[in-house]
Amino acid sequence: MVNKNAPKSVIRRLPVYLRILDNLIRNEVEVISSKDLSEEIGFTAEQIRKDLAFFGAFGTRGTGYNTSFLRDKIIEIIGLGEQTNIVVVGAGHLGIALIRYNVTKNPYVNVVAGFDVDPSVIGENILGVEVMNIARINEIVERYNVKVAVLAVPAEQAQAAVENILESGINVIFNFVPTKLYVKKGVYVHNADLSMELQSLIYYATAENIKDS
Amino acid sequence: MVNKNAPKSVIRRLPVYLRILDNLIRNEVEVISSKDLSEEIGFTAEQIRKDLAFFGAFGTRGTGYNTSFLRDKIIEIIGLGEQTNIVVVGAGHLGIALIRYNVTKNPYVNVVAGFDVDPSVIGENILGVEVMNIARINEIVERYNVKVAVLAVPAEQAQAAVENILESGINVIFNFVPTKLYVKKGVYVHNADLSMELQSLIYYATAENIKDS
DNA sequence: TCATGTGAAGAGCTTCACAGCA
DNA sequence: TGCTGTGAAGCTCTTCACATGA
Repeated sequence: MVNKNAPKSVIRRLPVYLRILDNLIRNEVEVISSKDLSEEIGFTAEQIRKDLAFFGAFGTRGTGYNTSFLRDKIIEIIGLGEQTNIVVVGAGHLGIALIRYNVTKNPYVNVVAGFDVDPSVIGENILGVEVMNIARINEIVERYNVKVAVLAVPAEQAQAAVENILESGINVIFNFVPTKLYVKKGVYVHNADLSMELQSLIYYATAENIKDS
Repeated sequence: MVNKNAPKSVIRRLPVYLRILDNLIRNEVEVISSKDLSEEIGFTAEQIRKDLAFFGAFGTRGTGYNTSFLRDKIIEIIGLGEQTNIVVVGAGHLGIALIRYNVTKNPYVNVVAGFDVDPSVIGENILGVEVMNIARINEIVERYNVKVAVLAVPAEQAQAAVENILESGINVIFNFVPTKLYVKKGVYVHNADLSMELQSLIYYATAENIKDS
């Protein structure tokens, strides 16, 4: 088991390295230095080395990093080893877009089902992903060993959906609903509040001191 | 003109305060202490006070903060004073979901148009927002004084779309495309890479040290 | 020789503890 | 008295500078 006490900031950057490495491997680049990676990504070379060094010594001095080896290490660290199964709760416009997005753009996760309470969308099929009645979440979570749920229901239904999700055994939620979710201890909620992100972005639209994210 | 050199972390939290204040005002709460706000939000009371104090002394010692006054101050600081006009570039599933999301869930921004290059979606109307040919972006940006674009096109078209956006005079981009965008200096890009966020979240699905976001 | 890996310094943000004021 | 506003301490993350090793 890998070390799970890494700084959050490092964990956020690992998928960035993963994507670049996938590209490099596709282009048959076998070795890359932290300096060259730095130019591809925009982080400093020191930061890249420090991030990777946190988990072990994956490079070769004088040479750089073997792209395939490093990719495999990062996959192992994040825990993407066997493709990860997720569910999307809420099959409205945003939920459907998120299902499509992950099916087409995210090679490391597998959406096994969508859930909703609205009979008019239950039974729909989105790129091979079936929208089911939320009542079936326990069955699906158990069958596919699902650990993560994406939440995209209307705000009024969010807390009820959370109860269903937690009861199924899932304890990591990627929340797109602009509401505070109440969860028991040990549950990890990551909020992607798009309205609030956009609002804080607007601050920079009139700022003088603009710099890259 | 308000101070624009505030820490990024503070700017990210301002919209959180704004939402809670809107709720409180709706419930006719006129005054609230940092301690009570802390319980609503989850940040510490000290942090809330420090965040607000960065921009001025908005509270009353011994009493707390006047909700309406504080809301107005935050609106002014972020720059949401007159409703902010934005455009959404890319009217695929995600783009359409983002238009709907902002129209229905974001009281402080106004989506004035969607843009695309695909004739089959040009002319569509999404909750009152028309999808136009990207060629019209300059005209719309000028007419509505647009400062921010949300980008949700296919990856292959991202850089071309960025050129159109920048030429129109917009210099803040909220990017949902999983690609590095090349922009000139002075342009602010905020990346919302949902695949990567989900991947880093998966790390926590097998971690022992789970705590709130 | 060249690029990694790493202690040390630095920067940025948060928490603490309390002075200041209604 | 009670809650804000704030210097100081503490913590986390980043940058620097260089020793280490292929």
